[in-house]
Amino acid sequence: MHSPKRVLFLDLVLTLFRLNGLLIAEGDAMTKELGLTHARWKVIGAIALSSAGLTVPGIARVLGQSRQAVQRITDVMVADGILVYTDNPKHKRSALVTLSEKGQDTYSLLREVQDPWAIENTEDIPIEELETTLRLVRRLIKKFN
Amino acid sequence: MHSPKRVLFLDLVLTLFRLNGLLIAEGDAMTKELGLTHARWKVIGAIALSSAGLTVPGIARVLGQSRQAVQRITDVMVADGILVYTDNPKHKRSALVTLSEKGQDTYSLLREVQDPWAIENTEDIPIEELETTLRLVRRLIKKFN
DNA sequence: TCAGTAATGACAATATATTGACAAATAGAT
DNA sequence: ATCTATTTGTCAATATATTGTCATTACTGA
Repeated sequence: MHSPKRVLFLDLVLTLFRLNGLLIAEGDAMTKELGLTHARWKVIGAIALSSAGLTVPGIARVLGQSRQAVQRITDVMVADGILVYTDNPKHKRSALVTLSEKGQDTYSLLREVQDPWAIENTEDIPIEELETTLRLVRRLIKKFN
Repeated sequence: MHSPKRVLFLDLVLTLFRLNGLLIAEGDAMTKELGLTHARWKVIGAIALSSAGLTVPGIARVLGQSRQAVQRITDVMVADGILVYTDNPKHKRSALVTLSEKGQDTYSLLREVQDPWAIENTEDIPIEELETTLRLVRRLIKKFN
């Protein structure tokens, strides 16, 4: 029978929408004093977690958003001196987006609130479950790419 | 050591943002011919999956969004004849949002594409993993409520 | 190499969502 | 029953995101 799995999956999808909204609210509350919004800390987080450099469309792919939306916010953040467009050896026009010094300071402040938050919220969750979930989410992402 | 769990969690959060975006894109592609947008099919889905009746703020909670955003879209959908505001015995002003006949037809059409999609995307995923993930997501939601 | 395809920056229009505020309704505590 | 805190509908302002389009750049395969 397919039925239980189907319902389970649709339920999961709806639940993920909810968690998505709550995570954004959490992040906004957490970064309020830093002058960040979710549009901003998402970009900072994506850059910080990427080992290689990221372009605007690259950030958009990581965040599951349109590149235009990311372009808009990175332009503002560059104007604010948090991000810098740097030369991309692999592409003539598509610059790499990196943190300025000010941006790195902001990221440090972000981590001061984010790290305790992450630790606190995973205290009672077995690492195996986190791994299973991350693996499943990645698997779904691969399907939808 | 907290470190691996912390990184795992932050990675998961970012990955969830991405999946969220991809799921919305999937749903939009899937419902294009039905004249739906993600703002709309999310509301329909929330109502359909709820056993008890839902008010506008109730839908907003299920979807992890602001009640104003949901109010806006339900107003439009009522004007379009897809939803109906019905009396709420438990609240004088806050009406229950239900599917009209036309709305139920739309939901039937939605399920015709959504069900195969759900089945197809879970066929290679063990039910235990889906359950673990759903449980973890729910657990996180509870923390952030 | 070269032709076709995909990715990118830029701009515009539109859709969607958040935030803030206020009065009315409700829920909870005492 | 009354008081207080919360929830809700409504309106407005603003922020964020999508969609469509076009020229330019990059990639891929024959």
